[in-house]
Amino acid sequence: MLATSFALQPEASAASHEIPVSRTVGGDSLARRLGTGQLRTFEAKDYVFREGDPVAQVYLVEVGHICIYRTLADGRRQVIDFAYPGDIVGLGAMGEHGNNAQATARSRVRCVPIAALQQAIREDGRLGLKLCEALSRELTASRELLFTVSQRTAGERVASFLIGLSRRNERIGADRCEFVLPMTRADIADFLGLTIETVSRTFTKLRGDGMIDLAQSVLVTIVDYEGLRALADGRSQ
Amino acid sequence: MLATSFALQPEASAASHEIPVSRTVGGDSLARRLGTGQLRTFEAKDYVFREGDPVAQVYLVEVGHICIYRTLADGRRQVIDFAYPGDIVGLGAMGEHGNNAQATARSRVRCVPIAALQQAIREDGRLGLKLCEALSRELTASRELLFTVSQRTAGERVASFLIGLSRRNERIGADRCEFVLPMTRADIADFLGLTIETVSRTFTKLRGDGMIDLAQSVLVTIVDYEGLRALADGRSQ
DNA sequence: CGGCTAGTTGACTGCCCTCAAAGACTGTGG
DNA sequence: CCACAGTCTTTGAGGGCAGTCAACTAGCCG
Repeated sequence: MLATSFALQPEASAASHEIPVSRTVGGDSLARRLGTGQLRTFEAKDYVFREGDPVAQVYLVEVGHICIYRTLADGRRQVIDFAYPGDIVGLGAMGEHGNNAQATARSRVRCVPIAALQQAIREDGRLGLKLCEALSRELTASRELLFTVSQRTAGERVASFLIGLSRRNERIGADRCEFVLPMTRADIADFLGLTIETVSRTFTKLRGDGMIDLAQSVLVTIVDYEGLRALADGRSQ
Repeated sequence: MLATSFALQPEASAASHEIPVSRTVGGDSLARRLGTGQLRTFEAKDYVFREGDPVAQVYLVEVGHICIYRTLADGRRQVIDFAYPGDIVGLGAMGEHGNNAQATARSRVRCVPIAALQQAIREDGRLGLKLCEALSRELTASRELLFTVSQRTAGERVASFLIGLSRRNERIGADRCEFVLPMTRADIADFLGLTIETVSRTFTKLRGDGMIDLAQSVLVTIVDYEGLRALADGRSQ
């Protein structure tokens, strides 16, 4: 099952931010290396690491969801990524962490000492190449999000967020049209550069437009997948 | 002189987007490897590569400035980065380029076949590690820009852009308070997620507030460095 | 029930975008 | 040297999208 998530594929489309942090690290050697790490459990709202912490380990999510974010002095917050099972967290930092990683639900995580990883890379160049590719994918995702936040309207941002979640579900064999949001409106807002009110209003509007249904506030059903995708890609209207 | 730019340091502050694409690749081995590449010259507006081009080489900028950007179908554009001498362009892609790289002025660039680079990484794990670190820095820069675009006002964005340019100049030993902008207002606007009108108005306002001076539209003099930095960091008012 | 957190909805404001026009700078040709 | 075109930049007027502030609703748990 890890192998599925560890496939090496270039990213698909513009509109879906592939959501993880250092997702989808390719290669068996790396999988083996990470699979032997120490297992830890985090409750919801527990920090995996915080800004300023020294970088000591990388983390492979096995169960749950981790929210990666940065904060400014005045309280403004930017969610950089959501990490899902199969994703690796904590790669893109050196020295000390510049981000916070906080579980949004009870999560199980494998911890790999960074020193061991670096040593492994020095010994096996192929491993380093795999990591480079993983980082490249992460960079692509980050730029995709930049594009979304910078250029798109609220409706397009939320649509693109939902399509991204849908794609991820599809990939792991879950329902692509009905899923539970593992994060709060505040997390979504800070991810998309909006306010919680605007996110809420946008969900309401998407429901009114027949794009989605919301039986509960966390339970999303995509009714008009193509319409939502068109909106996400800016092909709407 | 390459060595200077190739130093390995964690990034300094939040507000300055360190501007390059795969900037500051650390390590002599990598410098040596790249220094042997074929030399090419690009005129202003020439493309180094375009979206969809197969990834064949990475490029070390020796002279000039390269603008990295993506475009959407409807013409919206996101400038991802500006590459300056010492920066490496084209690393964060696999298979085919997802970005355009276009010279904003006459530029001289060293070209290194990607296959050679990959082979070198497989043979020397340390080289892979250096590249990972370079990609990590690029990721940090990308997230910094995301933060800026997502959370900051127009004034803060432009201030943070100027502080970033100033820091870069300082690092290469140039004047940190007076410099020529090597890109157009349109490039700046698409970098910061604004319109050219807003960028222009913001420059005018910064001049009116005594933060900067503009003898010509491309010649920036930072008058109140601390004030500009406070604005960039959101510590203003 | 009361307290707490999360989410929704409404009224109003404001920042930035849009549209439009004029000014500044560059290069070309007469 | 000036005229002219083309590009880039500045400035103005007005409108819209999303933010702010505020009230209300819905769950959840003690």
